[in-house]
Amino acid sequence: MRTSGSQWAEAAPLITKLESHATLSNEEKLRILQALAPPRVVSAHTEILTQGKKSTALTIILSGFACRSKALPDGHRQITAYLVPGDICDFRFLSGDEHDCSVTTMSTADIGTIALEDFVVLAEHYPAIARAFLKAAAVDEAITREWLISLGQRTAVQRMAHLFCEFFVRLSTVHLTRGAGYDLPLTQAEMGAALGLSTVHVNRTLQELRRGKLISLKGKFVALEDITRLADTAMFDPLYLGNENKDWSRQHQSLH
Amino acid sequence: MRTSGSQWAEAAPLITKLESHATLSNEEKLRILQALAPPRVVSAHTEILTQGKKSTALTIILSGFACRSKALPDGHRQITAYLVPGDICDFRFLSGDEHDCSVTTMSTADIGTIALEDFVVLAEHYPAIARAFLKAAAVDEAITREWLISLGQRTAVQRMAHLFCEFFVRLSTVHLTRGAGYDLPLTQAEMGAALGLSTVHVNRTLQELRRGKLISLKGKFVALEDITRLADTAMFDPLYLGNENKDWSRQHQSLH
DNA sequence: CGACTATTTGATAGGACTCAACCTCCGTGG
DNA sequence: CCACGGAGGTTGAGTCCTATCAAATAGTCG
Repeated sequence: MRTSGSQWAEAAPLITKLESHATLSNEEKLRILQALAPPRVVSAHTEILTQGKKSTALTIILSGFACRSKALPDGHRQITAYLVPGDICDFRFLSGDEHDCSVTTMSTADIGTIALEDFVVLAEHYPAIARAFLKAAAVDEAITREWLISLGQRTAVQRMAHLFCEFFVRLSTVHLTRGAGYDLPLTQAEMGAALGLSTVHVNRTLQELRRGKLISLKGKFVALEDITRLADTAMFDPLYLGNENKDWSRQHQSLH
Repeated sequence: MRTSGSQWAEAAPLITKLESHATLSNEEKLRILQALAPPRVVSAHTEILTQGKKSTALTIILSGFACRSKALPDGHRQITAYLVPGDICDFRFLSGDEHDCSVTTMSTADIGTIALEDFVVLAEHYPAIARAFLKAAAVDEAITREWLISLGQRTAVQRMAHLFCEFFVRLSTVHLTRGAGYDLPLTQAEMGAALGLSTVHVNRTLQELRRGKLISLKGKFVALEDITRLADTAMFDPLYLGNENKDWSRQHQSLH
């Protein structure tokens, strides 16, 4: 049907991410790959999980970007999480509940799935795998809490700066950064829906960050021009991402 | 040391809450109670879990109110969750990570604990118990997401109204409502720290809700004067709390 | 090139914050 | 018994941040 080689390539972000949470043996990695159903490619703006429905499988973003969001009766919507390659769409499969949010792609994406029963077997036989997924869930929750802090306590500039720092750390664990920057296929409206800002104000906030020489934009590429100062204005502390490395901001400081 | 009778009484909210998530046999309930270490009483404003530390046990609020919060370098703090009787303080014990938030009591409280190893045994032997805790964790997460929506998309009045609706549903599952109201031992400053509002504005928002005859306050007792209209202005939908009952707002409508 | 989507700019209004003062309630202690 | 102090609640005035509305300017893709 398909070579295991090509599947390796597609599933790399998942494995990389899980390995950042727990050490996995070759056998464990292989088992995960075997449990993974053939990925499907979906285009941007596709709903891959629907609010109110249950999942019989665990859904994983293998490439591309997606978001969890919830629409309100007044027409507004709030994005409650961004999903990057390696991320699990919803941990609700564990409790068998309906999703309380929808998950939608924001770019072309490869979507992988692991059937629930396969996952249960996997988690029972390989504690390290279970641990890795549990940690992923814990980080997922911590991110949500940190967003809550952003919306509750940070100004527009701080929120935006914080988001850029967060993306930097998250994308760097799956090797999706280039130097001190990364490709971010989000529209300003999509950022606004996550940061609780109007599109207009997102635009002005971005300008302010550029004026302050904290970031620069070339198309979809975001370059963090001064990570230290960016993290400082955002009150960003990577600890909540499960990042052990205190020197995160120095990693790419020399590259420009 | 102590009679099992008195322990029953203290642990009632926990059992009641878990039973709202899954059906538990008498044996299962008994096992939970046996696993529960003798509760300790703490006074208000006591830190019962500390940011950056790990837990070796699962901590449960048996009576009183508490909150998860995180302080920022600039002095502000954000409350990321309110904990009411029956609530588990932190689900991070599952992954063995350090807490990313602190948990502090807001009133005198009874705190129960279950040692991690006891819990693991319990969850392995009694799937219903595991399921109940998993659902509790899922609801906990859903609440956080709903708060995110509040901070991102709702006005001060809507946030406040939403919070009052949420408390009503949460407290009613542990039988802590009286008619269409409940005791809420929070200061306005504490509400502000959760809703992302200044204390002054909390005060004015409360006045507006009272002027609109949506709620009334007698000391610490909050009376929901018009639940339907309150839920309407808040865009409140109890589904995310795992509440199956669509008629939640009618339950106490006749009582005044 | 045209249709669409995304970004940018300008002007105005309003929600929420800050600062500052005052009031009310309670528990303490002289 | 009353004076005192502190915590919490209330009010007022002024400011700032962010939303809204509207329109113009890029980009992009068939």
